[in-house]
Amino acid sequence: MKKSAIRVLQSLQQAGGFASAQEVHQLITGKGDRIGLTTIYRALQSLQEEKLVDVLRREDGEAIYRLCGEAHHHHLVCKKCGRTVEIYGGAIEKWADAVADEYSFREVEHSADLFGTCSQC
Amino acid sequence: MKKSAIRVLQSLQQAGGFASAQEVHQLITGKGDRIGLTTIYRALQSLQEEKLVDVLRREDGEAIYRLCGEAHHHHLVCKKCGRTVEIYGGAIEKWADAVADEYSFREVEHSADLFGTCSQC
DNA sequence: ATGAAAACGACAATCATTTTCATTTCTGGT
DNA sequence: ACCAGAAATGAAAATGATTGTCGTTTTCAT
Repeated sequence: MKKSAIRVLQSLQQAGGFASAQEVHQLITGKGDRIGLTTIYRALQSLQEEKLVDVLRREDGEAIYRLCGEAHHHHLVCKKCGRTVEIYGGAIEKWADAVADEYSFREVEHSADLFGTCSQC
Repeated sequence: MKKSAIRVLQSLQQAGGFASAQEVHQLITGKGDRIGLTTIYRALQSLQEEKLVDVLRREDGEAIYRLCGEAHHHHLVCKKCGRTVEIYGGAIEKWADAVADEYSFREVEHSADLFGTCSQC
């Protein structure tokens, strides 16, 4: 395992959830360590191939990464102020599994996010 | 409805499934009609806002669009061959409502899509 | 016909990501 | 320690999708 990959893994752990390549880069350089953005991208690709990180896409198409096995969650986002609540667990996992089973899909992942107006707005 | 939007809708109908902005452009210009790529993008954005087309992302992040029915639904997409199943109704609406209620959010919308490997891949 | 507003599209700008390539760091063998 | 070759690094350029700009064209009500 390359040492750059290890640094990226540690950043993802620190981030605690999803992070884009740029965010990982800022997390590392923000501590004073020096690393190139190119290296981040290469490390993330290796980690993907080794199945140590998952990749998903934001709505704008930007790739976001997270440690595999980390409890994933969903988001409840206020359309006006941007306040975000993380939602863990719940019925949606069962729903996803049931649907996957019904249509004989394997290795099914899901993304689900809620958008509304929060109580303060 | 703008006439460019209509031409884009017809192309999507002709495509029969998902198509990227570039593919829509080729479908139209390939018939000899002239239209700018910029106009395609704008038309697709309008159609999205009017909820006449769905948008998803290919694995490389490119946006792909498709005609969608009136009814609110979700997608089960095969990561390998792109085959898509539309999922109607189900537990997820209740889940969304319950979560919204728990955090006192109003006017909550949701998006939820499943990605996996279909039985033929 | 005419003038305002909307739509159009060529081109440039932006942004994430990949490629290139010169430089630096690691490696094993002597 | 020394040295050559391999691997890793990162700055800069290239790429490709998408968006912004702005001058031109079309639409449409009067």
